[in-house]
Amino acid sequence: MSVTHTDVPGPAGFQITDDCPIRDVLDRVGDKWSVLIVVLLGRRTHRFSELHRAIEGISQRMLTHTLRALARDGLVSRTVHASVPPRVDYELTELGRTLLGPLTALDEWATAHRDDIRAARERHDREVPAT
Amino acid sequence: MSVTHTDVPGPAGFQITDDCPIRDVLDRVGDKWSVLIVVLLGRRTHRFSELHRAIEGISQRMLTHTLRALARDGLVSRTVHASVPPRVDYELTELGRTLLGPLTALDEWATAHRDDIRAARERHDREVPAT
DNA sequence: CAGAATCCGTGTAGATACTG
DNA sequence: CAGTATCTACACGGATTCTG
Repeated sequence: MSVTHTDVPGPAGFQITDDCPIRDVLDRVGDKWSVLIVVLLGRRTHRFSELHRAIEGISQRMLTHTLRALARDGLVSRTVHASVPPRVDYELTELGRTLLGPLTALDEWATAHRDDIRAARERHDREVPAT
Repeated sequence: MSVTHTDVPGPAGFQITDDCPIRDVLDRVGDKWSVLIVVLLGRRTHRFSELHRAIEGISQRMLTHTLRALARDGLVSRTVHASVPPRVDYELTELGRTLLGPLTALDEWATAHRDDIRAARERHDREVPAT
């Protein structure tokens, strides 16, 4: 387990600090839209309007914001074509592509266990109807 | 790629829907504290106060809330010992333990690439100082 | 000890309108 | 087409106080 921790005296023996790597990555792609964009761009390059159409429910504002954040972190590259009408292509960088593996693992877990979670939730809600 | 999508006519060829599995799991553990708790419980069973001490910065309220949510989804089990003073143990369920794999993969990616991201971010901010 | 209840600030994100 | 600007809301989460 490589989660950042510091050995300290006491019964627990260690403590998780604020800047642990896994929280880092979740702060980055744990938001509502980032992973969807990364997964889409993992298939092929998309232009702005294509992403907008492909991702159901995203607003123009959030698409712009999320793409900017991903570009800032070096996961996505943004290419402006000087044409009329304008055209901007987004694609995964080398770094962005390396993220596909871990995301796929998480995706497969989610697909495999979503029914288990649903079942657990229903069972729980049956036992504790309303606090 | 197993992300949920529906084939539709049009240039994109498909569309990501709201209830795709990977968004499901991120809605669950993508919050500020869930993964930290899962990782800690992956090491061993903890009681409430141990978690509170081990996770720097978490409030009692959020620890309770997050544990309840994890228990509801069947990832964590909650065992109340009828003693004075009261004692409650939390541990990963079978289902919860299966999540450790994907989380570790993400953690390793984060550890391996956090410097790349930092570098990309600094480069970007140097090129675009303040919009 | 392990919480429940309350109050409240803030960031995330949606809707809408406008622009190069 | 690919954005920006503004305005707003609601949920997330922190601080504090109280209890079985």
